[in-house]
Amino acid sequence: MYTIREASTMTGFSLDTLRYYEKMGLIHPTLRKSGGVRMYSADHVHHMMSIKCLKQSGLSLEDIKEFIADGQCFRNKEALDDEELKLIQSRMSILSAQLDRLEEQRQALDKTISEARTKLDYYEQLMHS
Amino acid sequence: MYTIREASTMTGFSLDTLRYYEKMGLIHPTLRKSGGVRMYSADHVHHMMSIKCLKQSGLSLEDIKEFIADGQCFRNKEALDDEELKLIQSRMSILSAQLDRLEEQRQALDKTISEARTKLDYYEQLMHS
DNA sequence: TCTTGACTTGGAGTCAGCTCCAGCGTTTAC
DNA sequence: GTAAACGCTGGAGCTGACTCCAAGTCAAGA
Repeated sequence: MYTIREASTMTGFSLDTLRYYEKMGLIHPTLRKSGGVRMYSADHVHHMMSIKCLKQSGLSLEDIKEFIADGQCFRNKEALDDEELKLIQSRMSILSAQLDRLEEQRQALDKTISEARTKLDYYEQLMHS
Repeated sequence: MYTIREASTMTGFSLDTLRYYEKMGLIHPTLRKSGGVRMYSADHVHHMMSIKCLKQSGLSLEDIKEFIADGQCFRNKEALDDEELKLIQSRMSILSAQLDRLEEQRQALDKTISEARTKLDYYEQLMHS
C-alpha cells in the first residue's frame, strides 16, 4: 500500500492532481487510514499509469472517464438481457467514436512529425554546407 | 482573396478564433479593405490548415507559434554569419525537443488506440456469442 | 505535553483557449 | 436615405485542468 505522496512520485502526478482526479471520478482509493488518509494499492498506481498514458495521447478527463468506464462488466456471461445489451451498445458507440477521433489525431500527428523531421533535416544540411 | 467568413467556413475555425489567433501571432492577414476588413489569400487559408493539423496533433498555440516560426529564413545562402548560426541552433533545439515530445505522444497514442480496439473487439465478441 | 510533519477538506485563484457581447463603421439593396 | 448584413475593437465571461491556501486532524518523537 502506498500513501498519496508515494503514488505521486511514482506516477508524476501532483498530490493535488491525484485528489482532483478522485473528485472527478477517475480514481477511487478504497481504503482510508485513520484521519481519512488515502491508501493506494499497486493496482491503483497501475490505473494511474493508464490514465497518464491516456492523457498523454491527448484525451480530456471526460474522455478518459468514458474510456475506462468498463473494467468490471459482463465477464463470463452466457446470455445478455436487454439492459446489458443496451449498455454494451452504448459503450461500443462511445468507444468507436473515440477510436475514430484517435485515428484522425494519429494521422495529424504523423504529418506533424514528418514535417518536423523535414525542417530539422533542412537546418542540418544548412549547417554542414 | 477571402473574407474572414469564407476563411472560417473553409477551415472550420470560428470568426472569433481566427481573430484570436491573429492576436496571438499565429496568422498575419496582410491586406485590409476599407473599414479595416481583413482579407485572406489562398496562402493564408493554407497556413490555417497547417495550424489546424498542428492543433489536432495536440500542440499548444505557443508550440505552434514556435513550430511555424521559420518560413522565410536562410534560403540560398552560401555562408552563415554568427547571428544566423545561433538562430539556427536555437531553432534546431526547439524543434528537436518538440519532435521528442511528439514521438512520445505518438507512442502513447498507439497504445491507446490498440487498447480501444481490444475493448471494442471484446464487446463485439460478447455480442455475437 | 508540545511540536513537527504529513495528511485532510473546501474554496479561491490561475492559465489557456476560446466565446460572447456592446457599440461602432462600411457596403449593399431597396 | 435608410435598413440590413457584415465586419471591427475592446473587454468580459466561460470551461477544463489544475494549483494554492487556510484551517483542521492525527501520529510520532523529544
